[in-house]
Amino acid sequence: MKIEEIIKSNSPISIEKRTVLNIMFTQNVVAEAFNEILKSFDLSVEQFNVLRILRGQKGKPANMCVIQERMIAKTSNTTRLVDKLLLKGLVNREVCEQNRRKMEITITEKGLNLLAELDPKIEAHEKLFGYNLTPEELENLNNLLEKYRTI
Amino acid sequence: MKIEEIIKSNSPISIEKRTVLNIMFTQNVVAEAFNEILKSFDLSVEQFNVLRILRGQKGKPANMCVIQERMIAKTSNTTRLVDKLLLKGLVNREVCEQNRRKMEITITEKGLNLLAELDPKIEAHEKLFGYNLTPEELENLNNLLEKYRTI
DNA sequence: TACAAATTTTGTAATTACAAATGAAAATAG
DNA sequence: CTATTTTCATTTGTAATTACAAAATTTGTA
Repeated sequence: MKIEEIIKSNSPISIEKRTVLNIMFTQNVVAEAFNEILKSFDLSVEQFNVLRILRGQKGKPANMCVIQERMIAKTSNTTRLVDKLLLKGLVNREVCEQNRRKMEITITEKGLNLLAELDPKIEAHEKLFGYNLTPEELENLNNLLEKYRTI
Repeated sequence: MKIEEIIKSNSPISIEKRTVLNIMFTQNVVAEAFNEILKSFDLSVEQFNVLRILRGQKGKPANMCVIQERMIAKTSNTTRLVDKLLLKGLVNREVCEQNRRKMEITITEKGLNLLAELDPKIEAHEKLFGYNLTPEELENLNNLLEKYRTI
């Protein structure tokens, strides 16, 4: 469905405006499907992203700055996100001995197990959307997006 | 900058996962720039979108359902969004005489003036991002996004 | 009338935004 | 070399927003 139909616009829209709307709308569709999966695991998208970042550290602890800079949405309140994950026993948090300003966050066994359980569902979700596109088209889409946001 | 560098991933990412991340991240970049513009006008993106929807009605009032279905992010609380716009005098709200369950929302002169003032700034923002892409590439990006989200 | 559907509002808990505050380390001045 | 200032890293306060479900109101219908 074209973006014009979705927002039910009857006047013509410039290609630039159309692109912004398309990006916003598409992200929304993907994020909502994402949310749907995570909801049954009582995780928000941001909490899930933090867990993934921590798993990517492969045992090496991450401090708050590192987590923040790797998040997709930089605006989230990392402290309180980690608080929530702590309460659920999905991460550990301790003061860094070398620099006591920093926190060392690691993912727990429970956190890793949760991610392992989620992995196939997330992967299916990711593949579902690309389904109508050939690998070349997907590659093309990625390149265009990258180029698009580079100002 | 490639999405792998942004999230500082050292392990390979599937093209499907890469696409999801790219869409999420790009939307975030665009939305933040958007927000930056609207902030000085004391408007949130959603409030702005509601105003645009109302302007698109060309005088014809819109009820809450209509507004909701045309919004990019369907999840917002339309009642309270409109409340805020009412407080600022940017919209009018009255009960529909034909069906008293419905509300008739219209944009005020003040709302139209605000949009008129914003228009060139928003347009510049939209054009800024597409700048590195030819019109054909933009067209292509739109088509790919549309195809991508169609499941 | 009584019941179901449509439309909007409200309650309230969780999350986000943004600025200010805290605490620790590093740099600088006397 | 100690006191002071600046910078870094994180947390906290609080107001605004969002999420989600329940409630309220009006309409249509058996």
